[in-house]
Amino acid sequence: MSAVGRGTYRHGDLRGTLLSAGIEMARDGGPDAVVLREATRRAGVSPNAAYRHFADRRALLLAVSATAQGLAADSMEAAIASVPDSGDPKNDARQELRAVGLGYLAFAREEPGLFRTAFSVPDDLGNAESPTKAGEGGRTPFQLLAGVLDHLVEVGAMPEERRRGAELLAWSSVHGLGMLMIDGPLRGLTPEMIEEASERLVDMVARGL
Amino acid sequence: MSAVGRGTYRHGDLRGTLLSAGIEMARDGGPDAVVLREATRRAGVSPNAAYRHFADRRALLLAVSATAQGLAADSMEAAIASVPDSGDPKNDARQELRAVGLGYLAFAREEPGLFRTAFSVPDDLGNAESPTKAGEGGRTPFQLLAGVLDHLVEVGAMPEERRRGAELLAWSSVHGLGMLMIDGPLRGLTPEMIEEASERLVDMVARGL
DNA sequence: TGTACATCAGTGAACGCGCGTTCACTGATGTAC
DNA sequence: TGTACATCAGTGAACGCGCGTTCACTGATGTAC
Repeated sequence: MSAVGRGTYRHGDLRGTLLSAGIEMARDGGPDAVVLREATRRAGVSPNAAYRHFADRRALLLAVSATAQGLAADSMEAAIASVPDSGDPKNDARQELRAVGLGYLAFAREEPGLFRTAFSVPDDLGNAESPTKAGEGGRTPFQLLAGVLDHLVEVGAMPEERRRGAELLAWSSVHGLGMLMIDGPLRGLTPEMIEEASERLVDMVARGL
Repeated sequence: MSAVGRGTYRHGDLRGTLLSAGIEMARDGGPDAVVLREATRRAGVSPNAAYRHFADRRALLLAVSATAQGLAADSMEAAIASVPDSGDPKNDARQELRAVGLGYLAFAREEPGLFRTAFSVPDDLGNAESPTKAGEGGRTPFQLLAGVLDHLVEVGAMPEERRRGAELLAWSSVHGLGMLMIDGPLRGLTPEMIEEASERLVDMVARGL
């Protein structure tokens, strides 16, 4: 039984524990609430112990952000899975696109802190397919979106010449609604209004793409 | 010459000076960079002097946010003004809608710190028409958007039954792109890519609304 | 198998920092008589 | 007009707080002989 096999030396799995603590803090208060000292406190460990596992606070935050993106992927994947098979491939593909957007927005609504931590932490699009950001299904939010767009093209529900860069357009729309309703001037919307706006927004995207 | 007439007692106009300092800090670092003590330092005044003019840090931040929204309105208004008169009212109205979106995105690109301060600070939609958020033209970003949507309906370029709540849909889309490219995973996009994405996004919205 | 040794995860203490906010105050100004 | 007075914008000092990060260290563990 090697040291690696049983997790980390001594503590068991301090890295994982700090990450979990970070997720909980992000859940409650977004990225700014991810505090390195607090994470060590929750892990029952001295503050500097964190530096064995993360170069600095930013490294912890990026790890938390990646994990949060994985959770967003789970929400999106669940929404896709719930789309009933209508027998009409074009319709199915469109419903999947809607589902991806609605899953993203559901995550924003249900886990605003994690949502902001996932998608408001500066990162590069080049890392959008990093496995650290994948959900249980093994795919990242970006990959899920790209997948349904590919599917739309495959079944002929979207002209191929519009495919390139379509991720950005679809993503922007749902992301904007998410941010405005969490953090911005749409904060005061009732759940019904949010629900309606979400539905109409994904419809608009499906039409406009 | 009354005390009010010449601004504030003694300092001249400490409130205005603190507000300006806040704007500069927001410009450089977004809402988190709006630091009450630093504002007083820049004004050459003791830290607690700020409390004569703002109840607390949050009050200062909200004032800065409102001012930043006014600057966003200026950018949008400039974009609307630059739309050439084509003689075709429907086309003009559509171009105005595009312009509102592009002006918003230009502001995000040119003043990312102010953009985040304007639109990422929790507020209520009920205050979206407060005069403190108006630009030089006297209208807030929300009012400008609502105006071009009304215009679209007037000239028959948009069915009336789609008008209600259309602000939210249009706003979400451009806001999302703005946030993703400033603060999120689209940070690394080149100016050309941003330009293209912006154009395509406002087209998508115009089509999808 | 038993023992000396190397490893390295976590410790304890301290650093410098800057923040928001409160207290009792001062003294230049405008004003009432 | 001259003087006493009230106002209140800004002062000076201090509060408690918590942060990220660095230092030299310790001691339980796995391992080599």
